[in-house]
Amino acid sequence: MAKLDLFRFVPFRLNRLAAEVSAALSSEYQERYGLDIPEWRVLATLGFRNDACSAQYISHCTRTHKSTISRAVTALMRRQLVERVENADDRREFSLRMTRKGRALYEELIPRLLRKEREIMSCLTADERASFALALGKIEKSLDLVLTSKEAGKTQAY
Amino acid sequence: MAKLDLFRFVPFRLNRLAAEVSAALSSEYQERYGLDIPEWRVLATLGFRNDACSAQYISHCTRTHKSTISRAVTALMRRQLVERVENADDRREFSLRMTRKGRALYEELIPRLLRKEREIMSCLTADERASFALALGKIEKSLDLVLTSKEAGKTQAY
DNA sequence: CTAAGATAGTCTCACATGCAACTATCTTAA
DNA sequence: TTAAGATAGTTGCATGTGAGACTATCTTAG
Repeated sequence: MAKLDLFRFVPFRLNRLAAEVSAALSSEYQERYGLDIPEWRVLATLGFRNDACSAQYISHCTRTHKSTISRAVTALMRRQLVERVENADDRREFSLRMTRKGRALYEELIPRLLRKEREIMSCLTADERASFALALGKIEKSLDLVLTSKEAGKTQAY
Repeated sequence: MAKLDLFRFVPFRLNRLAAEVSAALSSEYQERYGLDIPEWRVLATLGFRNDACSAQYISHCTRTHKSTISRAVTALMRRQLVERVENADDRREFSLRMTRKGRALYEELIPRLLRKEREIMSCLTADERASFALALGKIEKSLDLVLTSKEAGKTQAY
């Protein structure tokens, strides 16, 4: 008789854990700064690359649907956290960058989020954290969630 | 200047990974059997406990909102995969159990899902899988995602 | 016994998000 | 040069889901 213990079933555990961790973080970006996850992903991408980049690029490397990114960008522009300029080379796309105000919010938010992450991971030893990160990386890779160097090269051209 | 690499940020990675793993599994329960995630969770809970149990119990131990479970149960009853009887002791609640048809579907589905899980985790060595599971457990515990023995005891009374 | 509060389950509402159609633009091949 | 196809981004639509009100029932305190 086949049986499956939901609590030992990795897909279920990942789902639940991801939801819970998101909820724990949302107090930071949601309640405090009025950002939702897609908006936060846009800022995070723009902040990490100092360079401007296209919505397409953000959509691609965060694996978030382009319509979702589009709406997030609209909201961020309305709040003047992000601005965009038409790309002269290709007038279909826009170069996105944070405004001074957006950058200020970003600088304030990042340490809070990193602290939260540290809190959540503090139940693991340094070794355990390292193995955990390694395992995540391997699974991501096997699921093709990692940008290949070719893609990274291509996207750097944006 | 604060900076955060999204690709090293565990909350982001968990979100993305959970979404991807869910998508990989959905080909099994969704396309093949027309089940969505909440429906699958109901079946999984009923199947693991041989006993009947209440919707409340399923909601609680899968951490899924009761309205979501309610809808899932309605759908499963319509397909005659699950049946329920009013609980004589407490007429607010119902005892849920799988029908013969539901059990048959369950028996067919489980091995497929377990195989998928093995596939996904096959990129890790046995040791890595064990550490990964251990780490998940610790994080779950620190986030209070584990049923306490008291809760387990209480819920076993259902 | 009764009233107040707790609980199980359903239902309505609001909202987030994926899909797919659409516009505008770019690219490529004839 | 032009037509066909690809691509960037936006928008309307459908759907899934959480919040919270609501009904019915149970529990507990007075």
